[in-house]
Amino acid sequence: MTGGSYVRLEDVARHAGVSLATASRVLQGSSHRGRPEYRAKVMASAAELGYIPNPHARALAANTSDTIGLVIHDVRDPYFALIAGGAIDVATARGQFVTMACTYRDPELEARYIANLRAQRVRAIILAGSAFVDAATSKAMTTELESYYNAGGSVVSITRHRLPGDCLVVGNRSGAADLARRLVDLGHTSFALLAGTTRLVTIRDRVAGFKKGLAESGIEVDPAFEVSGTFDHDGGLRATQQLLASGRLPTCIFASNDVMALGALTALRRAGVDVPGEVSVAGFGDVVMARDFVPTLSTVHLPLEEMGAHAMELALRDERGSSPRKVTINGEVVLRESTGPAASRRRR
Amino acid sequence: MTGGSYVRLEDVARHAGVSLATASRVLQGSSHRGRPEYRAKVMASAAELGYIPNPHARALAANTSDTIGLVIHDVRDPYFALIAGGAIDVATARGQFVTMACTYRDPELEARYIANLRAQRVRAIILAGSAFVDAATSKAMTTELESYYNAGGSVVSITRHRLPGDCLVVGNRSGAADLARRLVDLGHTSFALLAGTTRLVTIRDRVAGFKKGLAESGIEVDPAFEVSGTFDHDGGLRATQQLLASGRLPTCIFASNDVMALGALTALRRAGVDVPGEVSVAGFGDVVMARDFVPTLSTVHLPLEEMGAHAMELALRDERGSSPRKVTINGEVVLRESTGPAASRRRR
DNA sequence: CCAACGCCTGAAAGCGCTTCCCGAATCGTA
DNA sequence: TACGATTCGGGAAGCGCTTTCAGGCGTTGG
Repeated sequence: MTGGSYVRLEDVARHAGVSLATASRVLQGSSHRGRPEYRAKVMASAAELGYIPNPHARALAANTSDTIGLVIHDVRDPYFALIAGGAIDVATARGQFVTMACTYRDPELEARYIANLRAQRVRAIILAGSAFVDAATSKAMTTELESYYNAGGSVVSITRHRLPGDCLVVGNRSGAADLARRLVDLGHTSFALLAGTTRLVTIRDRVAGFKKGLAESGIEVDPAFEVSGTFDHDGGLRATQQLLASGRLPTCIFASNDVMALGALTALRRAGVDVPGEVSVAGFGDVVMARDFVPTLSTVHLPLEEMGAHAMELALRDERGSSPRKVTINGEVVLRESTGPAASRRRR
Repeated sequence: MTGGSYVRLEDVARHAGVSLATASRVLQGSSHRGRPEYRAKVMASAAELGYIPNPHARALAANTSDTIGLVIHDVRDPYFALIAGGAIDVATARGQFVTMACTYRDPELEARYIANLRAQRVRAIILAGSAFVDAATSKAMTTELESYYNAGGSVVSITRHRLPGDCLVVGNRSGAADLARRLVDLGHTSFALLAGTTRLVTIRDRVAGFKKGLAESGIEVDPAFEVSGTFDHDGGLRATQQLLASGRLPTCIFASNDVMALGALTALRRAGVDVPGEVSVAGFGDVVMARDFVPTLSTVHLPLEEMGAHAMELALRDERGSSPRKVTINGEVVLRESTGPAASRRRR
């Protein structure tokens, strides 16, 4: 980036026959209303010369920028890809830029990255991804974020309580409880739980909600049926194989996210267990593949893309909300092919 | 972003008892080697005060920035999510920022975005996503990119020929031809092609390569077996249903990408057609779900994440290559459960 | 022992934009 | 018509950093 000539504001001003200050005021649009003929002239000149302001100069002078920081767990994970997609689209439509990082839930990496975003004077920071149950882990990151927030920056977090700024929280507890009720209605009485890491608040909530839903009907989960594993396809697969190896199967398996549920489905299929004839399977999240798998997966639908878009809209509000708002997004149970009436025990 | 106090270079300099210029030179590291005691003092002061340079001031003065522009088709598409993931990780590791946009193959949006990236003086632009066969469509975008390139910026494109700068090109033709040969070896003689949009260079190449591979064994594709559809799961599903409705099935279906192949698998499963017993199915790309589906999908593996990482590395080379380099990435055929020996015609 | 030569350092001039401040112009009203 | 109240435009001072330009000092060679 050495050469290259750029049209500067000064060029526009001269071309329009006004001062630099006036040109600047006109182009920022905002509330300024100068002499209409000046406005017109400046706009015309800018268009004619193909003027694009130097964002760095602007940022330096005004101490703000037109970029938003997006910090997520991992783009490769469809859950976050959807959120990011929704957020990015809104930003692009509003002429804002998005700088994105994947932090893989590493609190230290998060902290460093946030510090950099602050130095960049980003307009807002959007943070997606559940925190660890152990709040102390993310102390450094929280501090960093607070100092950004206190300096006037907007913060919007998704699924992450206790952070400054606005927050979109997913009704994990209630969604899972709803799902449990629906499954109980189908006649299920014995359940397995594939929990993934219980260190994540999100997962803990889903599990707790599910248990609560069952408890309303007096159903408890056999501890032997609570299997944990990694939070991905493979985790679901292995956990289910473990279940299969134990020789005893529940009538229904709840995985704390869709990808794990898909893994469970695969394991069952390979073992020749009929779904939903013998065992029903349900997940949480409604990631794209849930609809495309065979059998299609019953799950709790989360409007991930809309959540990303909503987060970006909150982030871009002109004025930072006087009082931080907390929006709860409730999932909706969607029963598809992977669940069915409980097979009567005798018949097996 | 109003309040907030930041440590400036001046503070560091004063604290270290040197001039601003010296502090600047030390902190940029680079080749400068001043008096060692000064170096040490400055470094220590910077660390002690928690100095983070203002990237905008730096960008303004030096006319470069520490950010890379990443322009992709769509984050939600796992193919691009993987590329983006690989690229972002490399950038983060090197202390660079990534600003990302999804342009949905809209050439006009691409052009606008690239112009903005240029104005931002990004260090490099990485562009992923096949172009349309019709080159004229992306004229504006190409022009914009050229003017960026000529101004000294680095450009790395993935799967996109004829653009200035370096290019990672996927061996679509050869990969598809390899796949075809392997399928022929399995005894298949009648093939269906689910092509998706043939307006994309990538797809056109895959189809052409596949046909070439078949032709080597004197096999041609029955025109009735060339079905096109949208480039996604649903497209593969519908195309296959169309095939099923026609009453005649090939022994093998090749979909020009994995998601379509997964759609085909779903359609066949629903219709009760055994895979690979009656029909074999293969895709292209080896997106994560290909390995996790039931049956697991035979496909051409593309090292997408590595491609993203590689692209970023090219983009971050200190000096822009004197002559733009073109790296060809060859896919590797992976036969999994969705393909098998051709069922003998008689036996059906 | 002195001149010529390097290497460092610090002062200062921008990079392109925003915004404060003040004089000029405009408007309303008596 | 004239005067104060407003509004608007232009000059100029930065925003925080890089980099040029001299000048200072320590070396080396004659």
